[in-house]
Amino acid sequence: MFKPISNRVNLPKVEEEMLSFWKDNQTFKASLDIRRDGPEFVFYDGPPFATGLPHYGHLLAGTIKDIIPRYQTMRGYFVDRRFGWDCHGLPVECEVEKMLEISGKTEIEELGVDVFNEKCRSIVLRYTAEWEKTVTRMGRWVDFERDYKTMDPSFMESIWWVFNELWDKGLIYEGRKILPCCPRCSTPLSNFETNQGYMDVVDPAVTIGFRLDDEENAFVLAWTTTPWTLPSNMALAMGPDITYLRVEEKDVVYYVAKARFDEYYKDTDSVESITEVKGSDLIGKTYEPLFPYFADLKEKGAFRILAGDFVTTEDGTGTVHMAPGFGEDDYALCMAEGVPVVCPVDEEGQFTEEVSDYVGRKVKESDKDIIKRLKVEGKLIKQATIKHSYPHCWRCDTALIYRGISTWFVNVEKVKVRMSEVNQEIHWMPDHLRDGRFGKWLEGARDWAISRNRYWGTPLPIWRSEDGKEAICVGSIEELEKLSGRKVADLHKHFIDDIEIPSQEGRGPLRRVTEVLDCWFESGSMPYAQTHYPFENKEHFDSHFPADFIAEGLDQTRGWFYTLTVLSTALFDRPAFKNVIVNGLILAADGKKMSKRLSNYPDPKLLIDTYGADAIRLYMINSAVVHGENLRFTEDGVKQLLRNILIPLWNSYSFFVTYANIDDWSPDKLDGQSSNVLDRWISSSLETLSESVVAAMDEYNLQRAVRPFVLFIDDLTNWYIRRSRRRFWKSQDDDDKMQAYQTLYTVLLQLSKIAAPFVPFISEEIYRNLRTDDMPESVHLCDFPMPQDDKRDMELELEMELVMTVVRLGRLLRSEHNLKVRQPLSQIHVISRNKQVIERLKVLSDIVLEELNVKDVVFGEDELRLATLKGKADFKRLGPRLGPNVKKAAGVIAQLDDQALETLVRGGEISVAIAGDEVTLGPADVLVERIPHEGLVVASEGELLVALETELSAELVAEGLAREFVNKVQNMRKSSGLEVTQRINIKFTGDVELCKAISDLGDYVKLETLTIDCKSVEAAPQGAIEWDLNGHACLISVDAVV
RNA sequence: GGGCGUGUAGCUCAGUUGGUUAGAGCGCAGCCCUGAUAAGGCUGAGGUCCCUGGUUCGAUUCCAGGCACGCCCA
Repeated sequence: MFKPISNRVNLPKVEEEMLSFWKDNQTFKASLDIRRDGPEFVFYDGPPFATGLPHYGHLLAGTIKDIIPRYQTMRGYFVDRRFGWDCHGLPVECEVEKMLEISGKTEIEELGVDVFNEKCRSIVLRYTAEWEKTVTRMGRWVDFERDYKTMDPSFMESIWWVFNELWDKGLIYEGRKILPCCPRCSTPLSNFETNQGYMDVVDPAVTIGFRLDDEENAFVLAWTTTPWTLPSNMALAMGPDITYLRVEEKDVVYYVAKARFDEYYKDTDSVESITEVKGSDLIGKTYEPLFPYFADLKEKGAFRILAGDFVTTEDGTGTVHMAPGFGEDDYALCMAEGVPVVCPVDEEGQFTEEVSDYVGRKVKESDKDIIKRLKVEGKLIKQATIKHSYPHCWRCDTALIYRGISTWFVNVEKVKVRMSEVNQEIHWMPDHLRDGRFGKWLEGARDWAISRNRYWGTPLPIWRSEDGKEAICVGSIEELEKLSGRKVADLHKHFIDDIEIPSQEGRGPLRRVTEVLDCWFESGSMPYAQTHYPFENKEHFDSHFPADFIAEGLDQTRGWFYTLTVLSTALFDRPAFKNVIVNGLILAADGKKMSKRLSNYPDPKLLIDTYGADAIRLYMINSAVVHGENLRFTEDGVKQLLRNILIPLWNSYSFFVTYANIDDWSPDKLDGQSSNVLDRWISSSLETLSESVVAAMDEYNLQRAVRPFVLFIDDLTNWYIRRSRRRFWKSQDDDDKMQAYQTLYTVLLQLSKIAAPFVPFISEEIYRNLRTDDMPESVHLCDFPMPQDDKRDMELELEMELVMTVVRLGRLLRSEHNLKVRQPLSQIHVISRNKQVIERLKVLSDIVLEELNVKDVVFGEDELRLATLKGKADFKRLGPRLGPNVKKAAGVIAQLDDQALETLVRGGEISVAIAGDEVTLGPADVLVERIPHEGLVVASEGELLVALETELSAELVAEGLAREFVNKVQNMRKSSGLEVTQRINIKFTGDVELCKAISDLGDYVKLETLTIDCKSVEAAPQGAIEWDLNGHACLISVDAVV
């Protein structure tokens, strides 16, 4: 006896039951244990930040990260799955700043780095419980107990090892990076933060004349909105291809871009002559420094005109003032050209001693004085203001300044080529990412800035002397202890910043540089750090690197995929993963990004509780989002999927259980293979399903893996079960019935296994109810059903397809000619020239008879009786052979007469004249269509012709009535809530013809409706319902037999 | 501005190693079936396969150039 199943399915409730079952029985652990001795399939999990709650993107990635490991487990592999948490970094720090209502470097240091960091530590895991709940509810099996955290001392120590390896390979260097900084918070900001704070402001826009050295009283005009950077001017940049004008006035010469001339000369009275000059002719000239502060740098290459490809003539003068300490383009160009870089501004945005006249003053506030001074000195050409969008600190609204910050870099340029080569070994899904977005990103990779002037992160393990001439990179806790003579328990900043290392060269104590590492460096180190390599688990690591599989979103091309690749290439000259599934973005139903503010998407929890995790999983997986495309997530889509796949699947299961229980069927009655064609057909189809799924899964193509389920479920419910229903209903326990049970049982059981990785809940429910005691207690402990050739019968699958076609054509005819299926017809003609087609159909003709409700099927070959033939050229064959003449040939073929076509159809050859040439055409060169004769009830598809005999004999009419009658009684049984097995008595009224029909076919009526007594009465019985049976009025009442 | 991707029915999307007749689901209209029925089936209407050029006997498919949208970078 199987557990009885309601056909009113509540999937979320079923899922909750499965969750408790898994929890109570530790099924996940068991699924690992049974494979522990098997080969390993290595999975790396990318760590999320737990500062927010999981959203649809996480549910999707989590689902992909669940399906592949479940599948591989069933394929016999041991798949360890450790969850990871990204703990460090700015999001956490910002959160804490908000909580403590402080902001920026000064306030954090006033508070104490130790207090601040411990606060970070205390909140970073605060949502992990919610995460675990949601991830688990979605059906993902992942180990939360052995999770890794990027803030664990062991994790951080491995990061030091990674860093030290890079250091030893000479891949770490210190440089400068121009970053937006808030002078008030004295903190550099990330791109993300900067983007939040753009505001429209009015700034000064001044034009300055730079006096050229080699021409008397000649000035190049340059333009800036940040006058405070002028003392730090080191060069000018012009466009080599831009045309400039040499404008001669009375006793002075100005150079300005031709395109900007009008802006500067509203009237040209003062102009004496104008000459055009190419930018390239001006490049290389030197000029007089504006300010004396760095004048001595002229010898070192400063104060030159450089060629800059970023120079435009959209605004300004067509010449850009270069302050390499304060602009990214400026910095890059000056570095490349060997121009010295100065940055005379401190963290608080104040001038340093070098700029003696303004020392200690905030740069922005010095603008006015600088302008005034330039005016006095005659260097200011034009003073204006400009309204533009400029970034401000999102915390305190202070205008940001761009400023060079000392930064540590990984020299990615050095390993770039190998990274691209190593990338070739990775199997990407979708594959275009390999040489597309990711490949291109690698080709253009720049050195990676890995240090952050922040607090909550893994500190850079560099200790150096005050003069900067002696530096040590520390690679482990033990090394630090040895070098410093101090015990070290925690590697966070506030534990180690006061540790000093004595100099080997007598330079005084070495102190740690202040920065911490970019948290991307930490997640990229995850393959090593999660197992504390190389301090522990050395052998384990060797056999677990690289990963067989990872999966994340498209945004990780420049994130995790990239950092993993940089580090694994630099360290081991290998990729860090072999296969990767990259998912696209999940958009709201309106095609926009999901946004809390717009609330344009349904709450995930609500959706799970309404439709269940399986439906959401399958909905997402059955879309292009599993290969990097966007998905418009709609609740309706989830509903559809439920309707199209999961409910039919459940109905099949419920059907089986209901009848198996009625008949007391149990799996111990399993006995060999069935001889029934339907059974053999569905069993064969199941093998085909398994083959398609395995093929798609081995390519990591999840969408392709899901698609065949839709077809199979349709075959199962709308053909196999519908066709087989009577076999389950009939009262005697014959072999055929046993075989039906046995087949449906086996199919459902196997299907639950094939579906298990995708829809782990519903498949578990089905499996658990169907399994016998000698089977594993969970579907997820089973082996994946690999396709078995001996159970496949391709011939039979083809035959069934033909039958389906005939039935479809038959139904089309009935529909076109208004002949309802309940009305039996005498004959159907199935005509095909192709003997094999006829032979195949003969095998299954019973199905045709029943489906179409006809008494007899007549096969024949004489298609000309029903249709005319029409020839059509097979371009695919004739094109290559005939080339340009193919069109003429098509014309000739379309005109072929019946006789010629007959010859071809019989397999003969004909010869025709095409463009003066004799061409021989074989059967394969011409496609023959059958055009049914007008006025006949005939339909055609391919080589098949189907015709219906529509004349009704008295017997057929009577039978049609009886079937109408049965149908109405069945409806009444159902609507009055009678049990399926309940016996009844029928009373009815009707005309003579109707009574005779029911009486003549009484046995049939009684058998179909489980009726003991069916009699006609004179007057309408109590509670009778009136029906119209093919134009015969009728009152029927139904009573349960007690 | 550059890179990558996408553009197919009213909507959401398959597909096309180049072959004249391009599919599914939803929605719409009509019909049918039904003891797995909170279902299901069939039929119909609905398409310049983004545009323009090229290659080819033949292009929705390949190539080039545009346009639109998305993501990433600058």
